[in-house]
Amino acid sequence: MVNITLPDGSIKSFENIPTGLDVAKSLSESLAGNCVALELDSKIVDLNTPITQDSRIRLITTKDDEALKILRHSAAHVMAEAILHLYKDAKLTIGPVVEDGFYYDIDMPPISEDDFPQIEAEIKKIIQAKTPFERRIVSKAEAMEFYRNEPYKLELISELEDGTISLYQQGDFTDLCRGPHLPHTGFIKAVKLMKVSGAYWRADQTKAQLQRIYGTAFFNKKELKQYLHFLEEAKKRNHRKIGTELDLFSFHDEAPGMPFFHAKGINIWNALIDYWRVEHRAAGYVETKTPIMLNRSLWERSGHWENYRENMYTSVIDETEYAIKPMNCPGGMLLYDIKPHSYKDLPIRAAEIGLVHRHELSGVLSGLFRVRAFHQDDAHIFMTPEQIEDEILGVLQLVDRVYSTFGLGFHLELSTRPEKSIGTTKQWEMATDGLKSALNKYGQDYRINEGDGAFYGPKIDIHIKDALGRTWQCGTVQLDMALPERFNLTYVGKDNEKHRPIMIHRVVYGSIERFLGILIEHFAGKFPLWLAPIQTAILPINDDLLPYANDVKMKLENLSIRAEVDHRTESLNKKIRDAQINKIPLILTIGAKEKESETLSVRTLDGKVKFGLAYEEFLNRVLTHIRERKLEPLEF
RNA sequence: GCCGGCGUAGCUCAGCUGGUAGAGCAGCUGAUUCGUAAUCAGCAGGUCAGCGGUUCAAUUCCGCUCGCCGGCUCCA
Repeated sequence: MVNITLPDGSIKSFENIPTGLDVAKSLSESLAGNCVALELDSKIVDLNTPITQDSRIRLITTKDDEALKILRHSAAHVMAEAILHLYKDAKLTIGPVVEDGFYYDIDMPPISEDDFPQIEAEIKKIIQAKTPFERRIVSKAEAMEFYRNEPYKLELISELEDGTISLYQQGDFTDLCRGPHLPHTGFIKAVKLMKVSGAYWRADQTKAQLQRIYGTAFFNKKELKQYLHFLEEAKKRNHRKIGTELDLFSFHDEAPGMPFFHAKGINIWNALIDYWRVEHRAAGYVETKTPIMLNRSLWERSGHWENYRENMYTSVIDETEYAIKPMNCPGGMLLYDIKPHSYKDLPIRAAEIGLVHRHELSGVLSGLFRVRAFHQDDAHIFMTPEQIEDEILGVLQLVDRVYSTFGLGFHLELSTRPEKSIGTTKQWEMATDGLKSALNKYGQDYRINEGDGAFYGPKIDIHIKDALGRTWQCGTVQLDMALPERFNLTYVGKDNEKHRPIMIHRVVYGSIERFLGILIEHFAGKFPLWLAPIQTAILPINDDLLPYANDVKMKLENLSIRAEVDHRTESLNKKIRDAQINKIPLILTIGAKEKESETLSVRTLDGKVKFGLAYEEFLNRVLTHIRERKLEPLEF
């Protein structure tokens, strides 16, 4: 007799030892058809696992979050089987589930996406056969024998403990795997191979180059379709594409990875910086600026010469070695040290929009997201130990204000002491506790990444979530216990003794270039009025009205409203179309009526038109909307 | 840096198995002077990323270099 407790607390009894599937069937046949796995005493296992003693279980159906991972893991096995059918000499390595699907790293000759249809056809055959996944536990010796011709599997097995090794078989294919898996391959209703790339065995460049084949899978075709649609949408919003279309920035072979901003791009840039200054002034920051090139001795002192050298651009001037700064902090240390400080000076919040250069590997460059030259909206806060909590809290609140202005949600992650680190246990405790208590006071949930901190101190990373639900790490608050030490920074305390200040580095936008790229994708190029590169398009109905249109433009520009006259000899319809395509939030058409009555006709991006608007009203509303940095479109 | 893919006019893209390039949009010129998402006609625009090789002949085949894209790795 086995008693099974279900999540709702009800208990079901079975005469013989049941499997998860038996339990499901006893509840309802249709439920059984949708079950993929079983949570048995808080461990997820195969649905056909025998339940040998009284237990608490939860049936996992295709609707549960865990199910998708199981599905994709099984799909990885199916793909591997299909590939082995087609490429006899392929050697399998590992095939995990990733965020949007799965991949399998396989040692085989390079293939391209052109080979996908063939593999997908083979996958389809396997799925249609509805082959069951069967688990079997083997001894280490048996596993070694089974995989005697599979070097990668052997290496994996050698690292496993005897007694914990399981194999999963579907049809003629067997893979070393912890599981769990679907009951049978037929659950995979939609699978698609996405891309292929190279990857090294164990991510080690000295080891074999493998083919990493990415795929994704869903329980139904509709979800796959939705996912593909999401990818399409993301592609449409690609900031590189929109950046070219809207004439915001460009890249040139003469400076790979270093963006050139066009006039319209700089309009957005300046709006971002203006806003940043407003918020930082209000939060008690001062703004500073340090040089771009500093000599070697400084970088030796900061530790960058030793630890960061390969990413730094260097040059010899007057027989002295210089480096272009990859970070602003060492310069910031010098600024702190220009004079002795009292505890009464602290906290000092010194911000700097610093242009840094990092020689990133050529293969990682990617639009504005990953560049070699970028601006950090950096700040160094120097404080006493007692001030840690308040200062961190202050940064979090500032971050909150700034991100909400863009309609960006965010979540927080705390990274603690890594294995390789400097400082004493006591220092780390104090620092980490300071961050934790600030986080608790702030009140939003946060994740902890144990051991993920910098070697010089713990940190809080802020991950924003854009309109498509994608997350990006932008802001970060890092406590630094190394630099104040290396630069021997001090302040004089109440006790008239010298003390070491606590220092944090923090950024809100992170990289302004990258943040701008994220905003372009977040808004799909349709910026809120205050950010729009051109805020108003002025379209004269005919050429005779061009001088008047220019007068209107001057009037707006004098009030710092960014305006552009479409002076082309084109039809009004054409000008309107182009203004709409360029996502200009306010489109003013200028005809004889407007000129005579001194009114405006405003078309907004939703296609609505308001005629005969008084200048006063238009200007008041526009200026207010801009000043308040409203997110929603202005309507008339 | 490594693996794979790619590089044709300002942009988007044609150009079959080698016979020295074409379209749409944008630009310019002319006509049209227009009331809310593309007026018409014409013109101009390319050392086919660069260098080298094979060939009677290379945008096309091969090699190298540079750059871009997707990954690996790294990171803001």
